[in-house]
Amino acid sequence: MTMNDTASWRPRERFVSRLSTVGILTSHEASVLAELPFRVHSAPARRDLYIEHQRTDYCSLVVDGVVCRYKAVDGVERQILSLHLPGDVPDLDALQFGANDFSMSAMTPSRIARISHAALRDALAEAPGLNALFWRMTAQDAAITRETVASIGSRTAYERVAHFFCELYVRLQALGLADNGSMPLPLRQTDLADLLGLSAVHINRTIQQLRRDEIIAPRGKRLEFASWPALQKAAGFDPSYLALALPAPVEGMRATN
Amino acid sequence: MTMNDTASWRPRERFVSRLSTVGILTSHEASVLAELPFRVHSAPARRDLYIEHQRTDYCSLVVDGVVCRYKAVDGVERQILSLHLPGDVPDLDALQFGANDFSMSAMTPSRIARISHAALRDALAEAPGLNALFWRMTAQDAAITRETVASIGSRTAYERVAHFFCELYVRLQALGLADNGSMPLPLRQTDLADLLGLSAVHINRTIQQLRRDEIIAPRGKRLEFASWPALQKAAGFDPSYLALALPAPVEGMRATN
DNA sequence: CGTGTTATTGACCAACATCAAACTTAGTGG
DNA sequence: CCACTAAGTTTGATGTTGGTCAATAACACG
Repeated sequence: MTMNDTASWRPRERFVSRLSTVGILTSHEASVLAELPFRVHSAPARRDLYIEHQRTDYCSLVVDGVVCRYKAVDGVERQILSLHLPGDVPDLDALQFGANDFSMSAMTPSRIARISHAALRDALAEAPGLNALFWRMTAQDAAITRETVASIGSRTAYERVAHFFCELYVRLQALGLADNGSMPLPLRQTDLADLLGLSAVHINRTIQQLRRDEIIAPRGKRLEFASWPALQKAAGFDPSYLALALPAPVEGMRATN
Repeated sequence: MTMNDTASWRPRERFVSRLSTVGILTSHEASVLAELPFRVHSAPARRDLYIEHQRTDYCSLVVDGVVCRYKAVDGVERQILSLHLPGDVPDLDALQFGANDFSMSAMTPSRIARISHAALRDALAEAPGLNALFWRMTAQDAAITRETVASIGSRTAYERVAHFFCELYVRLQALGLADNGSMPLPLRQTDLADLLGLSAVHINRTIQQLRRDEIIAPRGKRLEFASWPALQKAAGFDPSYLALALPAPVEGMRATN
């Protein structure tokens, strides 16, 4: 189950519509973005897209599928840092640094649009207001990462799994990729383990517990919510960090248009 | 032990010199920054500086001391997300959102310079290149947070403590606040526990183990490194994520000046 | 000195990891 | 459409890391 159940999106549409959720675009900015040249790459599940610290000269826009950032700790274990859904640009900051502090891999069959740094710099020169937009994007990303620290650092396995499901659901729903009361869950239990800092066995047992408690109902590669309120409660989930709910840009903020 | 052992710094100096480590400042940008109005506040150890989700209209520049970001998980536990040293602006992103997804507290007696969002927006309007600088700043911050996820998610207590000491040492040294082979450690074991997602008791035992292994030598509120190489090895520490070592800005990047 | 805070220690316990085997599912080719 | 295979999930048994509780010791500060 890839996530392109919906009509197949075009890269430009994904990018512009995602950026619109990050901040208000002037029509000039929108058109500059829409002019960006890119090359679409397809990757099967589990294909590495980038290895940490390598020099790079493009940014990666997730068009379809799910991509993760991860770090290999002491060579054996891998810790997944974040999941990226269509419209995300996990390596946006490489535009600033020319490299990333993490590796990237496709979790599901995915399509990635690569946009050269050169083109992005031209776009920033033509529409300087985009700097603030990109900044906002990495700021939102950082907020999610902070919640991950809180989750891994101080929630039990049960809460952590519940919290992850809540977050994924809200993010998928914002993209129109989740139904009311269910969502695709195209991850192996091993992936959840790497993501949440637990063992695969314990993930398995925890999911079963959540099922027994009639909170979730896994159906193959989909997850149904037997009780969304109970899930939120078990997770201690407060969606405000997702910034979807954060206040709109303040008047006068985008001063550089 | 506050950290102003060195000559007492002025806010402007701290800010401009810190931003200089983030990217190259044009003289115009430097002077715009130097014009920023601020108000210095002093806070004793453990004073809350901000509570998550509150609306705010200023950013906080740490001038002296150590400040943390934290989240209260389910009301009882607190997870410290990051530590901020002089020159940092932990709530820089509030300029974009008008609020933060975390609380902030002084870990040690600290001085904080508050700069109004209005003034910062004026500065950005006058020197639009600062947008990219600020973006870089939150990007560096995010890189540290990602390493925290990796650390808490997949390192043992022993490795985690060792890793934290490595990171703090490198950051302090970059600010000239650490000697060769030792550094101030103005945190209680309870704080380390909140920071690393462990219990205070276990922090205590882990530190003793590191001492027995002749890797560190705590001397009151200072920490000596009996063997810095052994510490790095125990931690699996690779400083590249600290971005101090990351490539300098690429030619042509700061196109919007 | 006393008094409150922080560090240390010991005894015990729970959550989660590890290992290994059995079972299920999804592909694949005949 | 069925058999075969590889990948993923589930289960049980057992081990370890780190948590909890509670008491004591060491400091720090007025």
